Amino acid sequence: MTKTFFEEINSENPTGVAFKNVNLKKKVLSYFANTGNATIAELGKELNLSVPKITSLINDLINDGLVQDHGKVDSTGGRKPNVYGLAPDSGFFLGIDVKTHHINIGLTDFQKKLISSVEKYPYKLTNNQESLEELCQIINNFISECPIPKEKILGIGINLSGRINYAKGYSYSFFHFHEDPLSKIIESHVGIKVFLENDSRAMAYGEFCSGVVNQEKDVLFLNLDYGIGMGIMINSQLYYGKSGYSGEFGHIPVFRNEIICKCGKKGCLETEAAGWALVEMFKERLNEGASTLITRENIAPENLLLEDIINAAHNDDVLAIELIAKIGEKIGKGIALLINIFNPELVILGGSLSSTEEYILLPIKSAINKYSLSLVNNDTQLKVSKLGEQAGVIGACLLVRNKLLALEHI
Amino acid sequence: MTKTFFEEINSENPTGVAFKNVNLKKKVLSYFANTGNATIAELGKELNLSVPKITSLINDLINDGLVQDHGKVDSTGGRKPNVYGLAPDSGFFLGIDVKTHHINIGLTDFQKKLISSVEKYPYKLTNNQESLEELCQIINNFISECPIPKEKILGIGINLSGRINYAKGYSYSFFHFHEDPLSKIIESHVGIKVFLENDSRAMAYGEFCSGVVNQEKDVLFLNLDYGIGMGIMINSQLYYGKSGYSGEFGHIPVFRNEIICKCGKKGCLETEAAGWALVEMFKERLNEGASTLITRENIAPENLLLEDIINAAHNDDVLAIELIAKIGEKIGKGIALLINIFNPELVILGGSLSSTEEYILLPIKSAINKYSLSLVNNDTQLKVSKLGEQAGVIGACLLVRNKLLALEHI
DNA sequence: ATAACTTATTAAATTATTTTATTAATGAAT
DNA sequence: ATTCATTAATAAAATAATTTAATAAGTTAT
Repeated sequence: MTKTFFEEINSENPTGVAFKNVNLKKKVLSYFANTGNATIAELGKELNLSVPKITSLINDLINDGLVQDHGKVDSTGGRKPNVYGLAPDSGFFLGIDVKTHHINIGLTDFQKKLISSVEKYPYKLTNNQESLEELCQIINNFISECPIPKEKILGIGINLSGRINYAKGYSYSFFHFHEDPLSKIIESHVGIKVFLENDSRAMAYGEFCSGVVNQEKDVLFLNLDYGIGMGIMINSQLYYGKSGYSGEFGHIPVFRNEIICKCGKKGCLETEAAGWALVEMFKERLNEGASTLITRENIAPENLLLEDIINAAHNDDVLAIELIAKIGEKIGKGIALLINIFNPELVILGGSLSSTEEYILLPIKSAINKYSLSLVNNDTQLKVSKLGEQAGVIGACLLVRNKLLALEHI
Repeated sequence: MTKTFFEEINSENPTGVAFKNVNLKKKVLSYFANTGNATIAELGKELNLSVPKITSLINDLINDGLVQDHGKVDSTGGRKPNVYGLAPDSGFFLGIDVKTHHINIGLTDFQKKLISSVEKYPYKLTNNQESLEELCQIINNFISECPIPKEKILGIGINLSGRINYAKGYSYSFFHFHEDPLSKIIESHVGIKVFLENDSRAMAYGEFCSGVVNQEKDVLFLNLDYGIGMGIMINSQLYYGKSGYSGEFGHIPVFRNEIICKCGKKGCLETEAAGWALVEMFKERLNEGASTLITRENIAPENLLLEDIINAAHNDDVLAIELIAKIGEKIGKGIALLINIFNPELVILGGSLSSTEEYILLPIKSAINKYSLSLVNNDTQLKVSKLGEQAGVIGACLLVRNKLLALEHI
């Protein structure tokens, strides 16, 4: 009896040929996952395999239900080829993006199409057991209300800020009060396999796979929110570092100030250039009696949210725009530093603050010109995230797909 | 007639099987290059190929003169296996490491063994035509005096500081006064294929392949000299960035000072934390009448070299040690920043300043603890370069070998 | 010494893959 | 409408690789 793909990738002692076939199938799936659909000829060229070989791999994958024949497609003349691609409904993935004051949830099919999603579901991320249980509750509710039967959901990806050990499923910044890894704990509450990921990294991956990235291979994604996170893509792969703590851009020491950062250190970039700092600066100005749209809306300074400031800026509030430009300049100096180190092809501005577009983009651009070597920064494009609020959810789903298909390191 | 390996890697339209065989041979060579010698069984396990297949690949490579049978070796019992490895004298590589005040030259065989070398050959790197011609002259002299016939030298690797476009052979910081790439110009003077590389990157690669690196895959190498350069190894591959300008660590903007850096910007790390800065600080102290070993040696402040200060420190000169600790603290803060961004497994201190060992290592370590997240910096080892002055030469040779065998991206 | 065991090498058989040839499908030109 | 040019898919043949088996070579234990 022949094994299915899933049996094959989990089998202990594969014989030489079987092992190679599994790898070839992974490559085929990976090509579909990254590029969408493809003809047999295209796959043959890409993977350096003959047409009959590709045909047999594809047929196996069709029998396993992972791949579908999507029918004929136009050609440059001559007989039309069949195109094949991932079978959209062979499985679904749930992505949960946990933010400071809300949660985004989304469900994608096998072809990374967002089937159903909830944006900005109210949730206050607090580091205690109740908050964790509330999170599980929200997930369970979403699953029970979603149009897809639970057993078709193959995995759940959860994004949290801070230090995450992706491989082991531990979170060190939130919910670290059990001996078991957090992923296992949520798994036992929900009944579906759970993978944790750092929020910025998941957003970077989402943006990389279906956002603003075209051919660029060395890409930095900045998550500008209350904190400043970064996802690093090198040679089209997410970069983790030794334990998955890479990209702690918000905590690089660049200022000589006395502000104690959330991380416990002084002088972190976040202390003056992130959403926290923006809110603090804004509050100070409010207390000094500055006039702004915020006062008209009767928001008490102690309840001021980053979102309020962003909304004010969208409505041309002068103070909001001024202060955003101020942190933009500091973020830009930080990006200049990254450009000197990475010589990246593309830097993406994401996170809630990136929705202010030109207000934050222009000061960043001028700071980059001021502080980085021109020969180097000429190489680097600067773009604003295309997926916006959805980047995290989509990235989470795609990472689960990769993990389950074992496509990580192709 | 069957083709040799070199004919095969350069052939235009390889048929499927031939193409795969070339790739397999590259993998075999790459394994030998990285790991040294190997038995057929080891290679089979590593590359997932059968014994007869490996045997035939090895036999082809032996026929091409690239691989040698090195005879029997001990086993855990049973018949002793033959080990195979790169044929040491099938070709030689010349590495030239151009420093500010001297040149290091070395010749390695195919097995990365240094056959002959000259350290600290006097040469003043100046950005003019005469300096370039002098460089070519020195290379030609070395070749004519070296024990290996010129035609056996398959390629030359030259390390220069500053921006290098490795792929195209352009140097932008030095000798950029012709339209043709610098590599072509030197090639025409010497008559052997020339590859340029950024000095810090070549040193990093040397250290990575035959220095202090064991299993670590994400490694940062710092070249602490007059300037501060960095070579980045990610997943055991040199990281270049879009055009090969990555690693400009010396020019990240971190200070609020008015010192104009060599690069034209203000506030670069180099302006206060590199050899240039150390020399300036030392001169200042000398002019203030400080007593130090340097004054005893009758070195005029205007002729003071970084080397003099390093020598003084080796001889326990208090001022030298004090000032080295001062820049060490600043370098350490920079490294803390890198650790937050990269979460590397290993940071290597190289370059001339690293020879001061503890004098620079201790302030760096304490700054790292002070300025980086402890969860992250716990992952990172800090080591001093093992190859020292030879890192650049060995790295240059190894990179030429990779380039010629097309092993770059295996 | 010899048996038992481990490992390498070689050879033969089997299986897999690629090549080549053939047939099918399609659009454009005659 | 039929033929031609082009490309795709399939089938058959040829080649290549792996697996299995057999043999040879070296170790260790009895």
